[in-house]
Amino acid sequence: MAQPKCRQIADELRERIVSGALRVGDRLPTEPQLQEQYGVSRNTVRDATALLVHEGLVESVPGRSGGMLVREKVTLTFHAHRAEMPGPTAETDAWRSEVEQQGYEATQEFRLTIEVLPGELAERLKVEPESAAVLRRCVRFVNGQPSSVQDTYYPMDLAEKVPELLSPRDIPQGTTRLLAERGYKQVAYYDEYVSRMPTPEEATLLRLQPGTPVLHYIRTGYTEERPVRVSVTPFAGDRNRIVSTHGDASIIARFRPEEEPR
Amino acid sequence: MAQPKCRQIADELRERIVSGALRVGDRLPTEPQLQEQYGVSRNTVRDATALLVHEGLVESVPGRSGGMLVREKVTLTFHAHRAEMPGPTAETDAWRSEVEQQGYEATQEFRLTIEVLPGELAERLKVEPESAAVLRRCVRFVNGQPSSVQDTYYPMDLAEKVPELLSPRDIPQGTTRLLAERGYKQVAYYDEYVSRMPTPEEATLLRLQPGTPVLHYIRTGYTEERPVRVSVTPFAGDRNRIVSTHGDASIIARFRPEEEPR
DNA sequence: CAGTGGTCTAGACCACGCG
DNA sequence: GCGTGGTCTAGACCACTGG
Repeated sequence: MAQPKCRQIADELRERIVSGALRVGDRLPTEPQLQEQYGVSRNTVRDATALLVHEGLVESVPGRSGGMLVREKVTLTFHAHRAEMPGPTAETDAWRSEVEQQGYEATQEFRLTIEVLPGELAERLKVEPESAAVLRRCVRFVNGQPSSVQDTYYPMDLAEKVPELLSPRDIPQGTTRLLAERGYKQVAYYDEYVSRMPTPEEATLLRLQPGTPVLHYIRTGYTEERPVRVSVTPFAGDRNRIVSTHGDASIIARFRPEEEPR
Repeated sequence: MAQPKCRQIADELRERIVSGALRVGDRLPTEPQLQEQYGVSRNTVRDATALLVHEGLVESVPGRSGGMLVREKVTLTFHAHRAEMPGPTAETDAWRSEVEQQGYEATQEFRLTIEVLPGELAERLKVEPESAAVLRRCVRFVNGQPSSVQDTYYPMDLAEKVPELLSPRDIPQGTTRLLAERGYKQVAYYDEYVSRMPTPEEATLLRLQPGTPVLHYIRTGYTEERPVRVSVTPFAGDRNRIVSTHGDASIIARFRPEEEPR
């Protein structure tokens, strides 16, 4: 068998989706229908649809009127260069206003904990491995659906100098601005982007369908003197896009006016 | 059953991997061993390992001395802000020198075609949908393994003014520099990052294991006057990381000296 | 209720690749 | 050869959810 049956079936269904014969929200044929149509066993049909699910093209909805649905591709755009850069809006509000500007509803859940800093992150902050850090976690929802989790770690010594960092509530003006007011103005950012499959925790937190990767975004912020914080943000890959610009922003604005805030 | 058997098995195996009991390159127990150990059927064992494969933790190697292996996590770092920015090195050489600096071997395959521009990209270049464009494709290999595919599209009218763009060979000084010499100096970039599962073509081209997402990177380059090119680069998610910086680069260099080129 | 997909079993044959 | 995983079959029971 040059091509396994499950792949042939998947290929035909995929073709129907990308060609537009099946549109977003449409139901694929049910498993019994596909068994009949291709003359294969149920498991083979399931192997085929599993391929499409893991490609992120299709999602399964349980129940009587459920089935395998062609998946929606929403994309919320997150502007890396805009967030937290000097400007009129505070950082958390920056995210909120981005979302609302794009016509969605934004909500957040905040939590503060003290954590032992994983080695990977200690290295970015240039502190001892295993040292303590303040973790400010913000789970961000778009239209009630979890969209990303921003975990920001501050070295413990910084939290002693800026005790508001230990406030277990969202800081209205944004922590970046607060730090700037306290003499810790961030003037450089180191951004990393990775695409990977979610850990089970991430899958739960972001309510990810099987076959959905995360876009992992790590930002390290520096003052003139030192790194002061590292933010680790897994974005649900199927619902987010990160945008960043370099060079003369006014040119971008000319050709992408929709990108301008406000 | 609160927790399906296949997940319990996957959880235990995952735990052994993340805890370090199983290291990169180690073999998981074979299917018969797991059947025996957990008292389940072979399909259940396979459902369990399939979960790990789709999480990107494990890969299967066929043959007598194959099996399910804990997967290696290489990460090549690609510096978005460095590539193509004014500097001494040309753009393709920039990639090559990045790879070699990180201790790997770099090879590339180049191909030129004329394509009908997909609507998505036509929009970025501000040309009519369905218009023709020059596609310069570069498949990039690290240690002989495909790592990313850079597809760069130039509007046809630009190719008429800069006919070297139609050269079916790699352009030694780099197309960005060539364009600059011809009066099309790019002064602004619009970068987009998306994480998603590969299309079958991408999976083939990048030889992706099941469960490997791609990090999709799209850069639109602008002169003072207009967008002149759009590069679409799917990176194999398991082998790449993209880095970008904002603000005062000298501060980054102080804390991450390894990041400095040369 | 009836029909959807989710999980599981117990078999079978095959392609691969090391020894 | 022979053990690895890859594919497939034909059954079974279950959880979920709209009508």
